[in-house]
Amino acid sequence: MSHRPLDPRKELILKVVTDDYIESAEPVGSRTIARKYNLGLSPATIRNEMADLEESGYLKQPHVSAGRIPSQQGYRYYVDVLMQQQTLNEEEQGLIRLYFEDRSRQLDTILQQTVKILAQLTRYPSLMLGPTLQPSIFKHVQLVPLSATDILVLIVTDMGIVEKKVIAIDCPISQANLDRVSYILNKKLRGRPFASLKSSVLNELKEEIKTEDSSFQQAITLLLSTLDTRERERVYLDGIINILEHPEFKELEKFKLLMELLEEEERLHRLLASRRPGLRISIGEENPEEAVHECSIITANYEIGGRVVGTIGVLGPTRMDYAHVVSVVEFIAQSLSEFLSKS
Amino acid sequence: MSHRPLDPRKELILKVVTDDYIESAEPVGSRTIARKYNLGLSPATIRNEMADLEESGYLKQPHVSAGRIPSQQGYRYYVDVLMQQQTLNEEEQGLIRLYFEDRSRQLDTILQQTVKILAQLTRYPSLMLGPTLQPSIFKHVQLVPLSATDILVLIVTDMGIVEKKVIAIDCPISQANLDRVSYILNKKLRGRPFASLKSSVLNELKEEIKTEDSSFQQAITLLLSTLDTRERERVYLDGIINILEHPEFKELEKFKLLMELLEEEERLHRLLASRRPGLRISIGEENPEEAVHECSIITANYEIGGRVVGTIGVLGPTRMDYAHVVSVVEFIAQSLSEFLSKS
DNA sequence: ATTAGCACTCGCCTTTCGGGAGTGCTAACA
DNA sequence: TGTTAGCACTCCCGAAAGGCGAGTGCTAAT
Repeated sequence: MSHRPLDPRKELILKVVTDDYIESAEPVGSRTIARKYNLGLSPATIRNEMADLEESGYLKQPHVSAGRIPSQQGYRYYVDVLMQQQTLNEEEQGLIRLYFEDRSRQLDTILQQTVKILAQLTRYPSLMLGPTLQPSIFKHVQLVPLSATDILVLIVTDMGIVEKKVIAIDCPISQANLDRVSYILNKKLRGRPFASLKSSVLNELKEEIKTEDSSFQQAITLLLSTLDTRERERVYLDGIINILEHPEFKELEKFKLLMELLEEEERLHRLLASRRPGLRISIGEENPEEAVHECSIITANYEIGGRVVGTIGVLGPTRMDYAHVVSVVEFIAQSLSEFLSKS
Repeated sequence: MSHRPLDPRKELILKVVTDDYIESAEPVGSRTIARKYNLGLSPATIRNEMADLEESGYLKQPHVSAGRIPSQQGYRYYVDVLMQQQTLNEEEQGLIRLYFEDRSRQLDTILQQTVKILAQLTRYPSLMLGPTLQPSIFKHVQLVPLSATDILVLIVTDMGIVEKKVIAIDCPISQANLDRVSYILNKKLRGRPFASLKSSVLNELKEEIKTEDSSFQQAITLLLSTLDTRERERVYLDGIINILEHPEFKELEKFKLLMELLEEEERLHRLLASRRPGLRISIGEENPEEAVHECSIITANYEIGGRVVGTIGVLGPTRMDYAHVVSVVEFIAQSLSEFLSKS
């Protein structure tokens, strides 16, 4: 990600072209630049520089007699070097603060609404990967018999996340035994981080119950086997319509391709889960997923008590308002982390 | 919904026009009809009949020199009188049966996948209103302390639906007291249908705890107050992209209007919740929601053990393949009901 | 009552064409 | 040597024009 630096004037022009194109969605020509951003340069000079920038791969032309637009490499340089850090204005900050001030305490709802507010502020589709169990602390397990053959297993984490799972058993287990299983599991597991469950603790447990009767053993073994097979985290999504505001998606086909992705939670999950931690900007074909080869994705992580638990971000055309989106995503990730950590 | 009957030949023509338009999405003219469906009538005769049908409001013309298309009233007559009952072909039935054969036992997943399969078979966006609590049976309540001030309340129904709610309390309640509250509530409520909870039982409970100490009373009162304030049922949705296959949504504006609706769970909930029970077909402006004034909606209910608990259906342009969709929706609602009831 | 014939309408597709924005090149200039 | 004015050229885009075709309503004949 290191760039050989461009000479300052070229940088300036690349920046101006990118800024203007991001705002106007129209290829930008030398004349426009000279007039609009009086840089003390004539259109001809600018043309020369642009020709150079095109040759070295930072700009491109949709067709020969049009202005220039940034190439993927151009955006990359812009994002890494040229883009001006931006801070949210009062209004935006206020909105977010207000939102996190007090809210329904349902984790689910909070997450859904957070994505919604992100979409609102950025005007791009926004997504979030729900919190992983891994860094959470085991709080409670409860077994509820639903019928003769089905038992509902509830697992509660310190964050109030509830995992549920129905398991089928061959022969009925008495209520008393169920209670004892619950009791033992709780005693053993409460307060432990989930990450530590797989290995040692579970083996210990298995040892301990060697002396118990077989129906009891069956119950607990079954349970243990479900503890670590967890469904994938939920993906939250909002603001899809925003994408339609942008001319790059006027052709239905382009939009359809994206929509197909957005409707498949599994693909979204894969996309988000593959992101490296920290604030990430991936542009166009840098993305692994083909459907977003003409899009950029900006994500950040959110944490609970200092432990990274999830990812939140925004999806838009490569011609995206990077500076603004970065500031919003960062601020929201930050706010969400604080909110989740203080409870 | 009663119609003054049309004379048989007019009916025939209305039916043919509607069938053809549903299939082709093009206004259908007299020539086409005469040629394609040899009814033993000349184009001229058909023209006369169509003119009559237009005058009485069953057909309309997009513009003067185009063929005819059904009006809303025309569709209504078609649906109520002319449409031929259809049964699913083997392949479709097989697919559905296979799907309900065995599946992850997670209720959530089942419902989500059911909508998905409905969308796949109909090629329209499909939606479902998640099961109501009302007709379910109370199975278990569990209180889990998350922190000094927050308690997680879990309520489990006989269907394995888990309602969760975090409630904040002013002063800590001892674990022992929490357990006692759980115990009392479970003893009192287990086996009761939710519908009966609001009134008498809760009052009884309040009476019973008059003698307890105040922290205990506080806990239980708080709890009772949350029991009947339930969040709205979840809305499941799949297959939005399907809508783009249809020419009536080529103009982005039309699509956007719909998309806005589909992204707002609350509006969807309202839309689905307002449906009267049974198999319902509502056409165009018969729908209360403005965004679907050029759409039709077909819904049916699904049940658990004979109790209606939810709604499942399909949304499409008024030019919708009613006969096919009706058969699919009915069959899936039926299958889902059986599936949910047998466990 | 039905139908053949005919004149007429009108959306839609294709083609044409001019304007405008932008370019690269060349030559002059500081 | 870098900058700039001038100019010829390219090519997209939108408007206008025109022809085709599908369909209609009406009239007159069967």
